[in-house]
Amino acid sequence: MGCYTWAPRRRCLCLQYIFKLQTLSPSASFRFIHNFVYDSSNFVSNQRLSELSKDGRVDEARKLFDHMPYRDTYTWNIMISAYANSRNMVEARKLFDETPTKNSITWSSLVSGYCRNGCEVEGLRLFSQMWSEGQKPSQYTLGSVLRACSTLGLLHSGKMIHGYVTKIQLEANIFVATGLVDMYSKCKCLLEAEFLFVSLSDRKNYVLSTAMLTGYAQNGESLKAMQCFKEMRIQKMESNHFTFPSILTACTAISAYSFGQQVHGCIILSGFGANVYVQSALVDMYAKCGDLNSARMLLNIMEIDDVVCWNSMIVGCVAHGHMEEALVLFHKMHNRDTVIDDFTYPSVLKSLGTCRDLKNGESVHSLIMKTGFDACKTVSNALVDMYAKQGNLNCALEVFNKISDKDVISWTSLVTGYVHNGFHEKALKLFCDMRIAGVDLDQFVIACVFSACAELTIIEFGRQVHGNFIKSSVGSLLSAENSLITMYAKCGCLEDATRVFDSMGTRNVISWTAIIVGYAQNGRGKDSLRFYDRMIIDGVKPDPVTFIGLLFACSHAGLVETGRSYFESMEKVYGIKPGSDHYACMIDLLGRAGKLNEAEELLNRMDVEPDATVWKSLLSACRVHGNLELGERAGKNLIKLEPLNSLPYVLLSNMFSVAGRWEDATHIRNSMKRMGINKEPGYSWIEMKSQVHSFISEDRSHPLAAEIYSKIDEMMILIKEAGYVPVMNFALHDMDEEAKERSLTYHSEKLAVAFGLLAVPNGAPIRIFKNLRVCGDCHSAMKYISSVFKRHVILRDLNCFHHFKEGKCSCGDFW
DNA sequence: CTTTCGCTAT
Repeated sequence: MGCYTWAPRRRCLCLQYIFKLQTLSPSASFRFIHNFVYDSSNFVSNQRLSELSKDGRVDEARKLFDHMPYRDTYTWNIMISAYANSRNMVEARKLFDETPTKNSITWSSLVSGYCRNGCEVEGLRLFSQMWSEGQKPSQYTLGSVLRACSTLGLLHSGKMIHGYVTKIQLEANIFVATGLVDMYSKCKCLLEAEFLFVSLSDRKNYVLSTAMLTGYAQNGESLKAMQCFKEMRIQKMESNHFTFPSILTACTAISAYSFGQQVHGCIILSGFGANVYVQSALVDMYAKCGDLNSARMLLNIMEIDDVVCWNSMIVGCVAHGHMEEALVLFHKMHNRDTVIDDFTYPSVLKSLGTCRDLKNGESVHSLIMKTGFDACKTVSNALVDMYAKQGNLNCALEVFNKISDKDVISWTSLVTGYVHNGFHEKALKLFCDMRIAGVDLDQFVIACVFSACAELTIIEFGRQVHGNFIKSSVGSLLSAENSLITMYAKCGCLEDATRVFDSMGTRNVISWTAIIVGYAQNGRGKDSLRFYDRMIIDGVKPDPVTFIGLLFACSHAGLVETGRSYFESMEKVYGIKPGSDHYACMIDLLGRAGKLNEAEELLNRMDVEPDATVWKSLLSACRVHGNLELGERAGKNLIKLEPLNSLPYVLLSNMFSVAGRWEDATHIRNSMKRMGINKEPGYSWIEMKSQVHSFISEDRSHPLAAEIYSKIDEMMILIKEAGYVPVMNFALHDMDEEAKERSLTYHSEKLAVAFGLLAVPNGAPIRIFKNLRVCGDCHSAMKYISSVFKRHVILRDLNCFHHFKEGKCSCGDFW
């Protein structure tokens, strides 16, 4: 008790009592003197109790507490908070219940204790009990319960507290206001948070600003977070170990590398560089931005092994394709007994899935089972994803079935797995099961379902999911909207694709590329290029895929020079090195325009090895222009690269037939047979009222076959009258002319269009899909059909869309 | 004696 720091206060108390005594009667004076002595001895003990509590010496504090002859409310409060601070809520509660006279601080101490120690629900329960016992909450209590609402995401309760805060005019209190801003941010009500923040204009401090900054960072508003950080620095506000991790998260989210580096500079100057939260955020920022060296360095100089840093490092390696290093890091963690947590496994599993490492996949799976992490849903979800990525859908399903409370991510992992492995129908069935199970949608599963619909071109189902998507309040829209554009475009519904595109709030390069490719595929090459101009004006930089779309558009619109200049601008203006697929597009472009020599020249100049697509383009061009010599070279190379692909055999034999070289044609077909290669049978289908009607050549299996065949006969008579002449080149077999014409007449496209004329209501477009490229004769017939029957026929083939209207095709006869 | 803000996973 050697320290008398309390002396001035005691003197103050004395004066207060003397002053009081002068005004009191003798008996009252006695009571006061008694109380004074009592109070001051208590005061000494309370002081000591508080010191012990502050030092975290709870047991000693309790000993003193037990020996104190008199205890006032202050005494009880100190002891209760001592327990709360040492996370011993059981003892804190016991003392609270025994406290004879509770004041507002007694309640606040226990409420805050619960809220800080992970017992938010208990904290809120006590808060309402406090309320019903007539004890009014203070700014302290309100701060604590707002934090609990944030943690639990209780928007409704948070709003009620906000109402009370307004009523008692505590809105301008910085602690309460910060709690409110945080609560609204965590409940994803960024506008409310922002409104409160702005209305506190001159009362902002760095904690409040940090809360707002964090709100921006966690709700995908990285730019606003960065603006907020700049504002803080302009106002000379300090930043702390809460501010830095949040601003770094914002930088990481949009890969704002140089801003992140500047923040790193601020951190070094601020002295917060040794904080683990700050360090892990830095490692994460560097790793995600691709500066793995800086991330590695930070990780190496850290004094303690922090699991978050290791996790971030692994994620960074996975994201930048260093799969082996990710695995090495994981092994290191395992060997040096660094904690491995439920964040580590998903990252490692992702890398094992991406590089299809089956062996290590299984060992990590066993490790997960051994350590009991299979009970953790995020880990199990990642296992489903890994097996699905490895193409092992049985294992994926097995893990999936064992998850007791499947969430949207569990379902999404499996659904995307089926989509990526080409099982689109199965994926859609699973999606339906998910809806039946009552699981809410998110943007990932929606995006995935849209691309499955795009692949299957089943627009009716896709439209229904679009309806679901609009009704559901899915947070981030971009990826879902992007795949929606592709879905509509791939189904030939360009108006719908455009409507989605126009309605989008924000667009990224993928959105623009989707609409560019969509217009290009639907034969609207020039409009496609107009979108590109708008995109550049909007300040969005094209990526390699954008150029595929542009070159495709030029190729199908016959815009050779435009295409050439895009191709040149790729590397010159945007620093994008043309890949094999870009060369393929260019060769296609030149080839279609009949510039086969130039196409060959370009091929010889390629600085990457030509892949199958390049040879395919050249071969197709050679077929169109009847260049057998070059065609043979292309075909041979293609066969070398894709020995099981029937395309070169079919095209070459077709070219020989056209040239009248029947023997060569037969030779090719025989070697195809010898190799056991079958031509994929061509079929066409129409989707109607959620039913798919599919047809193969000379097919009579459809229930309406009789009607369809007589419709075809009628059709052929009418279009011949209009000037149609069968294009015999496309009848491959060396049969007599009459048989050739017959086989042409009952091609699957013609069966489908006849069915469409019968079954699709007048005025609605007839949408036909074909698994191969449309045959030249059918293409010509469709043009006549569209004018004779005054119908809009949309035919999607393997390569692009053909919109037949009034005797013309949108592809301009290039395909 | 009681109050506000932070990193990693599909």
